[in-house]
Amino acid sequence: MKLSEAKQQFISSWGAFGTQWGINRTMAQIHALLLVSPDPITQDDIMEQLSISRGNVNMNIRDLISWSLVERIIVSGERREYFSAEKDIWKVATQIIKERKKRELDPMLKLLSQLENVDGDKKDKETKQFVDMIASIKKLGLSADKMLDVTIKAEENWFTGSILKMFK
Amino acid sequence: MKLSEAKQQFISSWGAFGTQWGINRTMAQIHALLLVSPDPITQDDIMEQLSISRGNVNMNIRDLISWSLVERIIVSGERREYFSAEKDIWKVATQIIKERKKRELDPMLKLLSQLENVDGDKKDKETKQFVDMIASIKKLGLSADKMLDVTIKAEENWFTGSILKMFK
DNA sequence: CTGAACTTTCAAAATATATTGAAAAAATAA
DNA sequence: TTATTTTTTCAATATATTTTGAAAGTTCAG
Repeated sequence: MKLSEAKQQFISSWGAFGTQWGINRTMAQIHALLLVSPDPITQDDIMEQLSISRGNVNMNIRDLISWSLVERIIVSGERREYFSAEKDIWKVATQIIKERKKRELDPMLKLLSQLENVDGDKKDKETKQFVDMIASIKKLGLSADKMLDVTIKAEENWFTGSILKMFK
Repeated sequence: MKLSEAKQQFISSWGAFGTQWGINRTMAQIHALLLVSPDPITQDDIMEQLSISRGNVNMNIRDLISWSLVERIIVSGERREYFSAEKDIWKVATQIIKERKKRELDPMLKLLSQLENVDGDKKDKETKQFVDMIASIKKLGLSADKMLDVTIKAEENWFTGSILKMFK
């Protein structure tokens, strides 16, 4: 397979993939393009390679930056901005986990804690089922939270790092 | 907080939550409703409680069944079908992990393996970056795959079960 | 069989999400 | 300063996804 063809397929599949995970297709494609670009590239490069508008590139790049997956590069003597993606894929995964945890898991746990305080008799079947279900979802959420923390810290910590190696 | 109010909020938040994860809002809401319903309920119950059409309920229930999260219950002497969700939340999580792994991670790994065979000189910077990136994403994917397998099997296996307890 | 009760399908409509592109804003050069 | 280049914004438009509801299909009691 030729490089250009493979690159194209990687970008397009990565976009389709992102969609399934609630990530904007274009954002995923821009990220894919930056991941396989050895050097920083400009908005115009992205517009051209993905055939999308300037505004679209701009908004999605901003989003990627807010996820700390992409950074702006200033080349001295150059007026235009360049962009570059974090290339260490483990760092990328860690960063995504961190962000999703913060943006989604944490608010969910907060909600569940509120819902635990429902009035009423636990003898009532409906009430009992609700209270028990909220409690077990919360428990699962807390476990996931801790497990993800361990994953994030795995590189920094010898012991958990060694444990995680068993999974490899 | 009153039960009805709490239930309503749980269902609506669960739906919003699902959306962020690429899950149809209504499907998530139906699942939430079934999770907090102690007894099996009918299509009409769901239509009424969530104010949605019959067709919508039918399609999303089918989907939930295909994920093995919900089952059809035949009540003898009753003509209508009842539905009930798996209530063991650990099993629910396991099932979702299994399915997403099968539907998403496996195809992605397959794609990456294909893309590894790109022609061209590894001395070329573009080619090298592409090949290296595909290889490291694949490696990450394989690790995630194994880690998820361990998570799925954790209940069945004393040793890994004990290890996972450390994360709780 | 027949017809009532219930389920499924799917084209059309509604809704939600993403994209464009041109105008405004910002940055820098001259 | 003013002109020029580049970035950002956002209303309008386009696209994708979800939902409806009525018709077709199925099941089963009588």
